[in-house]
Amino acid sequence: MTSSTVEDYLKCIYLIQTRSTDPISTGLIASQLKVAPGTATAMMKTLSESGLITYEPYRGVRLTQAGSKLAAHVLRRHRVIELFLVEVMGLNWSDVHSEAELLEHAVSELVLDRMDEMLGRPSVDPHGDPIPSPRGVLREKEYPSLISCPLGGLLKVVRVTDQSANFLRLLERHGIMPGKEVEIASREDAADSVIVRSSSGKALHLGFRPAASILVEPGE
Amino acid sequence: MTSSTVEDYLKCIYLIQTRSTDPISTGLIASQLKVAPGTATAMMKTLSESGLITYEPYRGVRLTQAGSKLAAHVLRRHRVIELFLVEVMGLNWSDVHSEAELLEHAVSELVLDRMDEMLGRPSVDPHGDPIPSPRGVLREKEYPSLISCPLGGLLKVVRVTDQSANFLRLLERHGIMPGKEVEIASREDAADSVIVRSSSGKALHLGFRPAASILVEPGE
DNA sequence: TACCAAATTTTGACATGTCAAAATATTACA
DNA sequence: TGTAATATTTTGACATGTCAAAATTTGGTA
Ligand SMILES: [Mn+2]
Ligand SMILES: [Mn+2]
Ligand SMILES: [Mn+2]
Ligand SMILES: [Mn+2]
Repeated sequence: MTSSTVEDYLKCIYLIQTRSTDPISTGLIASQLKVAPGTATAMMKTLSESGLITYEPYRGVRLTQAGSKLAAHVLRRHRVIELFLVEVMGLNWSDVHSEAELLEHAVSELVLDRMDEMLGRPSVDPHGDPIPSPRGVLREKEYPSLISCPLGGLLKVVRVTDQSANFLRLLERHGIMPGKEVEIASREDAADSVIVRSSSGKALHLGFRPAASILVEPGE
Repeated sequence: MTSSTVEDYLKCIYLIQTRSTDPISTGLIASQLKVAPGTATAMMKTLSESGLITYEPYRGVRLTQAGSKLAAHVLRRHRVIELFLVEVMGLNWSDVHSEAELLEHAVSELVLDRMDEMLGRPSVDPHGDPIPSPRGVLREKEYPSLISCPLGGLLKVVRVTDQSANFLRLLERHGIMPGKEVEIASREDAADSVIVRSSSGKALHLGFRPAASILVEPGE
């Protein structure tokens, strides 16, 4: 029914909509999906005619109920698959995103439910990203990041929002992953620098951009 | 690189080629893949230009080395995935064919190898179909079927070539699956009838067509 | 308020797969 | 050996996604 292309557009819009409620520009969608601006515009017309988004030319788009539900299901598949690849198949958390990007369009509801069951109905994926419920509800918790959390004391890593494979591998080498504990050794605005100490003992030097993508739970 | 459409065409040709060596008509390919005759002809030109088949108009096609290798890999993926779905995910053998038909185009070499490893490098899929090696070699064993095997004595089911879901479910209800033992209670050419007794005790009445799709190993 | 730079949409083109129906080739048989 | 039934190919059309480049709109600035 809905092509994998349409699914990717919907998922993209959904993810952007997660972070703010104003209408989303076609240009942003185009850059996220790495297509030409005109390509995104053309697709917005298609989605609009299918009742999956509302589209006001030059103003932007919003998902409808129907579009939102569909997108949430695609995202659910994506994240369950990622976790399955890590937990059951033993893949590295840095590799699963690109695998899931394809598999999310090929896995049936039956297979997805079996994965979900084998994983014990999990609520977050290997990166700490929340998994939409089978009914399509996404519960985004608010967490501080390494640049917004209070200094001093142990922090539990709960989520890493920068999914680039190289970055994830770097973090893994330093033992920085959801569930692990870290401590901020120093943080200096002017120097755009955060130094994190992980339980591995090693200190990791990060700029503010990457540091902001590591979300933590302040010490219990 | 190669689209899932091309992969399905190659796999189709490959499967037909395992049963006879003469050139394969575009009409047969079209009917197998449920596309219009002209559609298959158009694709034959594409495949031919890509060097994946040799094509003589009105005569038929043959896979080249390159095409054969590609097709064997698609078939390998298909069969490993089927077995994974049955053994690891707990799906029924009647459901996995259609699932694998999609997944075979979405699973990476990395994930496939993990599946293969978890399954202990298997040589046959849930239907007893042989799995091509990682290098693309397919070893088809010759087995007699319920209409060609000798009468009397126990027979071990080794393969079921009719993959229709309803038929497979019927067989399962009667305990007829690869690895199980059966016995031919009666076989009558003129009546187009084979009566099989399985270890479940129940007798199953089959016509010659379905009976021919059940391959067996004569009692040791 | 008029203009300009940036963003967006439109246009024209192309690639891939598909079909229905017309044209053509093959083959069986009369 | 000629013809007719059958299979195959060709033709013209369409659906989906994509791009480059031209045209248009928007919103800020002079
Ligand atoms: Mn995707
Ligand atoms: Mn993730
Ligand atoms: Mn397929
Ligand atoms: Mn099979």
